Amino acid sequence: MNISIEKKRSDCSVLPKGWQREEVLRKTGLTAGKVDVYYYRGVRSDASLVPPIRQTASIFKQPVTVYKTQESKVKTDQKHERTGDKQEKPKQLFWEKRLEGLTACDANGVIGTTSLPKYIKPLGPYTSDATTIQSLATALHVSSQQITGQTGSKQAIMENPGVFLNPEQPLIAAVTITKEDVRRQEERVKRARLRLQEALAAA
Amino acid sequence: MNISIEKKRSDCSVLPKGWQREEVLRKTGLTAGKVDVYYYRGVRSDASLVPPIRQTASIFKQPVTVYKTQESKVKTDQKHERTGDKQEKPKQLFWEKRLEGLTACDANGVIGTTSLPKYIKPLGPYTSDATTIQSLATALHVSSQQITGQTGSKQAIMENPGVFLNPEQPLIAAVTITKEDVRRQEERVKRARLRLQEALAAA
DNA sequence: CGGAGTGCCTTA
DNA sequence: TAAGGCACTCCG
Repeated sequence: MNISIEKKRSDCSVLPKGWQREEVLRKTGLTAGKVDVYYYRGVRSDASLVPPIRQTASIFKQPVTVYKTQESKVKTDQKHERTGDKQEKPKQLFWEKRLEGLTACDANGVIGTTSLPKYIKPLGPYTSDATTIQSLATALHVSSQQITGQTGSKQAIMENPGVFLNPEQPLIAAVTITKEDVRRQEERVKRARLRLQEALAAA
Repeated sequence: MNISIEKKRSDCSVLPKGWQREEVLRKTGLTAGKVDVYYYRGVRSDASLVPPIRQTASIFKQPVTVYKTQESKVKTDQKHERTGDKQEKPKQLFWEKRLEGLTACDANGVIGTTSLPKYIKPLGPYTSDATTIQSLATALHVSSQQITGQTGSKQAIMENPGVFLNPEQPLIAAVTITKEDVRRQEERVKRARLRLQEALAAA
């Protein structure tokens, strides 16, 4: 156990929720003994991918002026201090709203929309296929869980999505992949391989 | 050509030789227009390595109290102003004297001295092998020239080293590496390799 | 962590 | 009030 503290990282009641304060002691050089203070937004360790909401890199690792209290010390909020990994990150619902009305385009104009397969059913207070696709694509990229869609009661979700919508799952009704679905997909792959083989033979 | 002078750096007759005065005008902020004065010791650009004479880093860029003349202005010595890169740095002779009597040691005491190879002959008003080795080692580390030793007349150097000693070369007589020297060294390397090979084979 | 550059307290 | 002195910020 160290007596001298070289790094100290903690939540802090005077900061917006989810932000942490880190104090780092300079150990060498002409300025040894000085303390640099950094503020981090609490980012989960599995957040290597995040939903496509713009984030500005410069909010990390910035020097910040310290305004001290009269006791010359910023008090740490013990009530909120973390004891382990139990911190639960607030999940944002309906983030897809931020992207509504936006479309991908290139020099030739808007890039055509994609339509949903029949067995993907939108669910929730959203109507457009584009939003549903964004939701599903993000879940497939980001989630470390299996993607099942919303498995709760459809009526309950529609009446009170803030409570009953599962934020870990995309805005689609529960999807069941049957053995027949798997067989059809395998069939499709086999046909595609055959056509490729024929094309190579003809060349 | 600028009318307003933002930086001015010059030699100054009231300062010790080699020191320069710089005046920097504050350009922004509440104190814009204020002038900060810095004093620098003129350090050569090639002085990334210097002989092992202790130098204190804190002599650079320190605030210094300015004692002004009665005219409230420190006069600039125009005679000594530099016109280009022609400044010649004074070379220190006999700096090895400062290290005489010092020896390296560790917890077990003094670390054994090294003896000179036969073909390295000390030269100059110095006797100890330790001083000669310091001189040679420093030259090998610091110099960007080839190390030849003192190539001038031995008698002239001994009688008037302040004039005839070449400060760019270590305090050893001129060394000639013959083809025979090269052959012997190659022989030595070959034998060492053979012994290594045998040791590996025996293992 | 260093360094340029400003803020601001102290001194006369 | 101005200049000196030095703490401090902020950027690389």
